[in-house]
Amino acid sequence: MPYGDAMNARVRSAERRAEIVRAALEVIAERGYRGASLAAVAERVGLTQQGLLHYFPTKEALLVAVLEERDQWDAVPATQWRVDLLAALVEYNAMRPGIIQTFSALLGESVTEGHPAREYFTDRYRRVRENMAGVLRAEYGERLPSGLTPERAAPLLVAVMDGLQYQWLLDPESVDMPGAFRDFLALLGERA
Amino acid sequence: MPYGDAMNARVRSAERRAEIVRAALEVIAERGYRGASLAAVAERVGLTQQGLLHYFPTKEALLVAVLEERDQWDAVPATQWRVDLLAALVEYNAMRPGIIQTFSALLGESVTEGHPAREYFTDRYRRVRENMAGVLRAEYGERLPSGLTPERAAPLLVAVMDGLQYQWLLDPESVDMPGAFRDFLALLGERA
DNA sequence: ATTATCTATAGATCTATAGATAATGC
DNA sequence: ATTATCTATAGATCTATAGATAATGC
Repeated sequence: MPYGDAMNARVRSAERRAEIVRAALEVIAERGYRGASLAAVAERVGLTQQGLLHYFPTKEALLVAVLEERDQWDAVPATQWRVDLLAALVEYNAMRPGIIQTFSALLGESVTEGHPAREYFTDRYRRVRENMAGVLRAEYGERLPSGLTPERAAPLLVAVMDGLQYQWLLDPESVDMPGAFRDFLALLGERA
Repeated sequence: MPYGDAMNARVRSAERRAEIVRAALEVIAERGYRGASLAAVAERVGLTQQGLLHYFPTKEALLVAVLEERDQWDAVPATQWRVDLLAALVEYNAMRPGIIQTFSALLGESVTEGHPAREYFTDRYRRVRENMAGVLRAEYGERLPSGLTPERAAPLLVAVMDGLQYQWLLDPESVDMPGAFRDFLALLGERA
């Protein structure tokens, strides 16, 4: 009994699903969603492609699970974010190129027509901009030192994070992602 | 004679190729490179898939032509760029969502392993960062008002342009791309 | 001769369905 | 009974090659 008595079928099934989602994250990082085959994901967890479909009935269902996984990492309540934690987050991200690559690839694909992650990203970015505006408001009030409102600074903050990720993924030697991000935060904090 | 006397075979062939590249740009915008089929591109120019392969012997050759096309737009010599022209460029981009979508989709895909555009984008971004550092140096000298060197501000400038494009493509109603970019330029120009 | 285009097709995938078999858990 | 997994396979693609035919240009 490889799993021990305490682990019932429900838990084991959930673990299997989690294992599949992890494999999907990897394969998507390597090939994107369109390029990721169910067979490649299945192989990574020692299943046939058809065996995988027992857990996720369609490829899109697997993508949905991947996106839900992403949402769980943001589980820190938006109100608890602070500007200095953002710098730490970017530093942390720089140690996890795989995950960053997965979602950078998905974001890129998502702008194409009818992509199954398009709505997810549209909603997510809207939410993230709002959260970032909240973070900036908590730090600076209604005006940043530069004179920008939190609502106008938020899309810039998000853009810098994403844009730096692409540059860094393509050329990690040339791009100091955390350093550049700290530069940007300093810029936001400086008075006009 | 639908082309007139003056147009010889060489020119006609070059026009056909240009037509195919334009169609490829469109299809890539809609489905990404991996999702773009030669048949879909061919159909758009009234050819069979095999007819298209007469002009571009492989799918990758067509992608190379697409990327070369991109390079031609940057034909403005780097030394002639100025910061205020960047704002105008972003404004212009906001009127051409198709092209922006093509290259945002390609950039996203390019971070995946062995993608045929990966090297292109790595090289391109390195070059663009250098050019942008030059533009900033021409404008501000060795230090921007904030105290940043041109080399450290350049990746931020590039990141903002790219990152705003994704947000804007996903949700053009919510994101004022040119306005946000001008905000960023103002930030760069402000003293610490 | 060369160029442009087509039909036919090989060979590789890919997702998803159908249905069998083995293992697990009330 | 239900869950996990497999084999078999349908049906759609997709890229690329082979080779024919028609049109164009020295």
